[in-house]
Amino acid sequence: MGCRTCEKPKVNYRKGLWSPEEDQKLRDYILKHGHSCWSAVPIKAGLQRNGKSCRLRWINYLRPGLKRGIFSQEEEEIVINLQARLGNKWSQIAMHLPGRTDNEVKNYWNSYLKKKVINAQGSDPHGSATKSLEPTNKNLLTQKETNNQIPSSQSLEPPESSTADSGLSMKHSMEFGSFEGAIHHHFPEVLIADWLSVDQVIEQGSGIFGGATSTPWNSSNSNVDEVLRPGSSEVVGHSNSDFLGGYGGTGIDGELQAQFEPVSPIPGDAFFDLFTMGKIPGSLDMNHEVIF
DNA sequence: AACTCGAACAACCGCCTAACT
DNA sequence: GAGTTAGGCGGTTGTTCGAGT
Repeated sequence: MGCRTCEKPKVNYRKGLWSPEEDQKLRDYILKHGHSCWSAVPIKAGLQRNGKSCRLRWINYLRPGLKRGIFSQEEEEIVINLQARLGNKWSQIAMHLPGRTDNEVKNYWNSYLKKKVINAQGSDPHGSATKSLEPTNKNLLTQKETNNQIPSSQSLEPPESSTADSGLSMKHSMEFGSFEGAIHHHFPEVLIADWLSVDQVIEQGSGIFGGATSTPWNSSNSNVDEVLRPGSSEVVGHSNSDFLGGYGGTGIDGELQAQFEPVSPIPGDAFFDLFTMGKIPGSLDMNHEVIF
């Protein structure tokens, strides 16, 4: 990983909240050049941030395809199930929530779901706990009750197995309980960028976006509604971190390029069959958020 | 209207691992 | 093989905002 090409002067890195101008600089730079070396990104992008901060900002907030806003009931169920099974492996949990980042999942758990689960556990496990939950979370409680019957020592995988597998594989995750049902029937809608790292997109270069300067989200007059989407299950062959997390840094083979197309047709292909997602979200707002 | 408090969110910090020299 | 560095991840802290008093 050592990047000797990134000679950089010591600077007083800026901290704190990112300004819109900083966001724009980072977004523009990465969309144009990618991020082969994060430590070089702030320098070349004209930012007084460290590479780590830029990486976090990109992954958590600027990366195209992120879904912001409240978690759906189905997403909650997935988080609760996977947290019970994997523990605080937020990156792995986030892999199963397209459009969600590990940071977002973690925050949501710490600020909301954890209390909800604890509250539910403290209540009558056979139903009275619903009094403390919103009516919309009825299924969640049912799911939790199932989990509570499994001792944590048994429900948690050994760390080796969970990580050596590049995270819980989708096949593996399908194996437990009603989580399958949650995915099968209610898996959140997803944008293409959730399944493909920006490097992959950018390195495909003009083939996908018709040039680095005319990406759907950085062009002021671009049609932001025209999101891209995968066209086949081939994408699944890539590592989880690449196709889900958007963290990946390596290129993709040529065939992937052909797998993406403007969203207009929604074929019922293998990719969607695998995850049983319904449809592509209707639109993106200017901050690349999914509008439901 | 001012204040307090808690929830939610954003970002940083520290550690670990892997890649590179 | 050792040292260095970047990337990745989870824990924690800081900030913002809205509800309640």
